[in-house]
Amino acid sequence: MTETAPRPTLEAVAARAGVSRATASRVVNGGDGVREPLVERVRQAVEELGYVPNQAARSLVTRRHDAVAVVIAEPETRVFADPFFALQLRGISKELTAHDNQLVLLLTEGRDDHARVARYLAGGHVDGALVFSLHLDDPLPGLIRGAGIPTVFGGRPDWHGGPEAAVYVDSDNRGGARAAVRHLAGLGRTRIAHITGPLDQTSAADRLQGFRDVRGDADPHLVAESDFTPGGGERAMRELLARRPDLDAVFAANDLAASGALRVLREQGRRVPEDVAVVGFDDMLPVAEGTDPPLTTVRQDIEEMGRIMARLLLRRLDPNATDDPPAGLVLPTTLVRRASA
Amino acid sequence: MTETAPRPTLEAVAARAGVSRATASRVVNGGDGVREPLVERVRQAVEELGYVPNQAARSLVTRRHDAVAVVIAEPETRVFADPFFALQLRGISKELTAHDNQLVLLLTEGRDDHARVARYLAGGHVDGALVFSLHLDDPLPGLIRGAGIPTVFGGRPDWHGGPEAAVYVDSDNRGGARAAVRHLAGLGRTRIAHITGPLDQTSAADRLQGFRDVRGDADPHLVAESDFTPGGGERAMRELLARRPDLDAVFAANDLAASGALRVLREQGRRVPEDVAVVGFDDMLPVAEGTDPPLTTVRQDIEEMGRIMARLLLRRLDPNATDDPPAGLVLPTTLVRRASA
DNA sequence: GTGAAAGCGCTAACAC
DNA sequence: GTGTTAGCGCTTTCAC
Repeated sequence: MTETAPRPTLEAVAARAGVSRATASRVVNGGDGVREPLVERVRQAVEELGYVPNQAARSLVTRRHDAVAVVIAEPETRVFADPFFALQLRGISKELTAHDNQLVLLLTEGRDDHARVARYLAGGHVDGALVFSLHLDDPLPGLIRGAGIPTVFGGRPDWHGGPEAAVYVDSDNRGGARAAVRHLAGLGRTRIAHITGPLDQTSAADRLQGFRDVRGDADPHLVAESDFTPGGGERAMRELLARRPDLDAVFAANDLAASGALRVLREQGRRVPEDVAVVGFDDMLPVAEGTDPPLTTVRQDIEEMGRIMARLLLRRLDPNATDDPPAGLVLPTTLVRRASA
Repeated sequence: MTETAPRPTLEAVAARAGVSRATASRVVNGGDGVREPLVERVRQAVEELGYVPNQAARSLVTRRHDAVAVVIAEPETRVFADPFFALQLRGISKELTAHDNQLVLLLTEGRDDHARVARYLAGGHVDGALVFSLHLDDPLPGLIRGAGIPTVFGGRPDWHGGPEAAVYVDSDNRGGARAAVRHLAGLGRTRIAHITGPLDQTSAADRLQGFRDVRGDADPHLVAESDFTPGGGERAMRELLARRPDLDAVFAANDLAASGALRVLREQGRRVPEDVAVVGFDDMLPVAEGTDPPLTTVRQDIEEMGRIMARLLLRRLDPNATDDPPAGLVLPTTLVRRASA
């Protein structure tokens, strides 16, 4: 193993600068209330010694960690099928880094991990948590609330327990879906079908709700349940075509499913958008741009969502924050027009 | 803010169990050399109090953190274009979790972040690092070695500095490429083209090398440089078709580029695989399965690669590891046959 | 086998 | 302003 060169302590810095440990500490932590010449001397000592504060020692007394956990539940599902997750993390990371916080990643793989995560969060290793819980009946959110640690959820969690205030950030799935369907209707389409996502996820449920907001009177045969995958999109499309050969538009709950639908439409000789107009959701590049024809879709800014989650958490963590942060935040979506509708 | 309920300390546990702090500590850390009845009493006290060790206090004395940093350089590039990254992380996470280590994620966004990461790693916050450095001239690997912290690289790093032993895990890019090209040749194809990835990444460079191993004598016009994206694959394909309209096979450096190539071939009325056979690389689902026709491709087990990286690092970190861990590990790839070749 | 005691490196009162 | 001092909660010799 690497020879552990004994790292310099604050003591050493203080000695070299000819000041007390307390003064050295003050300088290291911003230097307020220390006279300029001393500040300079300490800075120099830090420089020369290559001093880096021992975070463990610091945390021990401050009880802060400047670290935030990011909990991603059940990554075997959609999270890994698309860059969603990566973009989200990137936004989070940027924001945390800007505020000198570390990102501790906790991936869970089913129930066994729940206890582990709960213990970790309750264990006071991090100051707060960012949690992605995608499923309606996920016990994780409840466990985490039990851990009593400031938390912001990604995506609207489903509270069986009633309307307790959960802080979360979500895309306007419902509104986006409405915009998609209205766009299709505006094109003069009258037999608009919907390929849903897995309905145990709030995002998919909300998109279906948005579809119903506009087409509440639609023939139930125009809705096919699916799973956010290309294969699932294919199956759903075949099903819809069998049930309603006269359909003239499809709103798929995400781009991946839309790409599957597109393939089936082409295979069955339907022209897109002439015979059947198609709209997706996510604007997940490169899928949306890569389909044939390129996909009209509902765009959500995933990276921004991550950034906002982090910002929200950091604000709740800040002891001298003045204003009450919002409890829930729903980010707008926008319709991106390409060739498919 | 959450009301910080004062967490029980070891002291409290010891008191409740009627033992000394030292004994309580022994039990909490495995309980070797403590008599059974005492062990039991301490365990019970821990249970009743809901005691969780304070990691900061522990690190302060042990100088271990049970935490590993994962550094991903420049995620704006390909890393975010595909689930590569997510799968890798999943493998790493599983392995670290199994050994009670935390995963601290460090995403870097260009040179500015390098110093930050180097400082962090040198700062003794983590026991080791897993580093993904994709670019040939990336200064990060050098900086990290300077930090003097045990490190395992993901993907073969490029050492300007000569053959110092860098520990890394990589896929057999070169061998995989050879297999792909040989497969094409075995199909009787004689005018095999190659769409490269960005050649400043070792993976892309190695795949090109593999292509050349088999077709060293190929017309240079049969190689088009590209960038691992569908759009790039399209451009490269057009270029190749313009230069060598008689080509009868294409080996694309990844599945995304292959999907772009496929689109252009279809658009230009070439049948796949009859007129032009196509092979990709990665076996990145759902891309590879989702193309039309589904892609024959070279599979690499990304998640396993992550897991092995973590395992290797953990072994280097283990003070009572007996055997010398290997310095470099190249994981095999396998050809997956689908319809495109 | 168990306990007493000495710190790990740092911050935050509190004096001066 | 600056220094002195008392811990933060834990592990680990070292006696017993």
